[in-house]
Amino acid sequence: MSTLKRIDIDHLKVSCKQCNLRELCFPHGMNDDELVNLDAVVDRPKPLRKNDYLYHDGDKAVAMYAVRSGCIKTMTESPNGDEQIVGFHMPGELFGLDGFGEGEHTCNAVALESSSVCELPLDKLESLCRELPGLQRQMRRIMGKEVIADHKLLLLLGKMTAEERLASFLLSMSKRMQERHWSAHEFNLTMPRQDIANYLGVAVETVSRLFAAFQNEKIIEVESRHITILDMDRLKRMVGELD
Amino acid sequence: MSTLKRIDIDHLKVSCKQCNLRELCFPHGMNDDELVNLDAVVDRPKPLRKNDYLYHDGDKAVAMYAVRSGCIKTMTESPNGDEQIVGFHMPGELFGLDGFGEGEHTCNAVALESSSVCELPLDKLESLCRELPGLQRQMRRIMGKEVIADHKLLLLLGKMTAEERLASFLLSMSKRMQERHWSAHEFNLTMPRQDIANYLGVAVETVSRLFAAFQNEKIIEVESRHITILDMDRLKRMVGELD
DNA sequence: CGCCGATTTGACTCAGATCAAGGTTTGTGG
DNA sequence: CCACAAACCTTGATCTGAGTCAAATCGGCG
Repeated sequence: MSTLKRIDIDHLKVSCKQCNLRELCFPHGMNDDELVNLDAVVDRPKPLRKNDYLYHDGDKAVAMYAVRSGCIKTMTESPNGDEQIVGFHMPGELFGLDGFGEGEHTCNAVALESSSVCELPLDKLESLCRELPGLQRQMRRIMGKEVIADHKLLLLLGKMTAEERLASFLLSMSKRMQERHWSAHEFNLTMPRQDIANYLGVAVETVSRLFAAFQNEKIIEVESRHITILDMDRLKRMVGELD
Repeated sequence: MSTLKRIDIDHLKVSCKQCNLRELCFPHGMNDDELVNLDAVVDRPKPLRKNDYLYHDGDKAVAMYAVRSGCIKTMTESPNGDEQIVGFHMPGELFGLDGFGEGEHTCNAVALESSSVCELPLDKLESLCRELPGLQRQMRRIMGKEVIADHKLLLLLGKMTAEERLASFLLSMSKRMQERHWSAHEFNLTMPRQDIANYLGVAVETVSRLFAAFQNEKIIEVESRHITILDMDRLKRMVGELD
């Protein structure tokens, strides 16, 4: 089975030093020496299949994580059972910081497709941070960015119309594609409409209708999960980034 | 003017070691030696008056902050001008972590009333973390908690009805009052209705109507900003914390 | 006391939810 | 390779929670 083989190759490959995601990931801003040290403690567990959980709400936090390939969603659960997706994590992005609070995760992490991650074990993190100033600095940066991302989503959920939310989502996707040296104008969404809707705090039907409306307006082209952005400026104007 | 005098006394007082907020604040879990070291680098700038900004969106991040007295709100701004309040910070609570991301704050911090803060300068934080393992651990805890708090608010904004939002807000206030050894059942809100509404992602009128409705139902008693909780369990049931 | 901002209350409206139904894609076992 | 079930997605019709608009009323302060 060719899928399985590809995953196994993924699994075996590259140190941080050779990883082409290194500037987006833990290693950002570190020198070669620091990279070797970092590499020594990073685990590469076996890949996740679609819908596999990496951790559950309530699990002991043992590591923080970076996406190597695929896409991971994280979601919180409310006491009365509904869920809010708080992030879609693309290759090079870090997650699992919620576990730092009380030593237990307070959200779930699930693979949206076949995905692999790198683990930085928490028990080694403390001493490593003492030895590698670069890592300590990077840890602060990572956390700060997480907070900024959360604030951006709070603004979206608290103040934006459904239309603005979807525009904002598409722009965010596009930007992150570009950072990974893929096309900013054409990409595949890895998540179902339901997940987009949940993330944006609207109903699935609303997402579906808005995709149709954007397509009518020649802002984007939609073919199931394949998105082509035809009028980036129009999207930016929708969220106030341009006038 | 007696107000001014009280503020000045506030300003001069107590090292971390003597501060009765220490278990909620930076010092949590540190030993006496660590406390002395911590104390040496903590600044106590002059107090803020109501509506003073501690920092603005875009300011260089020079420190992280703890509330000593009063109440500080933090809010993000969208490109098109509207604001989302992302936190109300009570004595002993920490804020300003958004500045760690890119070295610049991405939100505003404003005093809701006369307030004083402690500052932990970022340039001293790095070396201090290397020397004090307790502080490094606490930093991670603080950040984790911030992420958890943000996720809780995301769930509120994404999935809850207006009624559930207000119930959740009142319970959160009550809990934090209790942590500070004040009454969990009777307290003053420091923020105007407008700020509560903004924070909860609803209109002011909705907040006003819900306060009236809760009062009618004998769940709380409202007298302008003075709140008495009469039926805590009812509030908990509303947010699914009890059944 | 008089003013201005904060809060409340009522009447009306609407963006987006819900309900319902049909179409399409994906995966699976025979 | 096909048949069939299960997800997933779209579209239309209707409903409603909360927003908006407008108008008192309250409350604190100079």
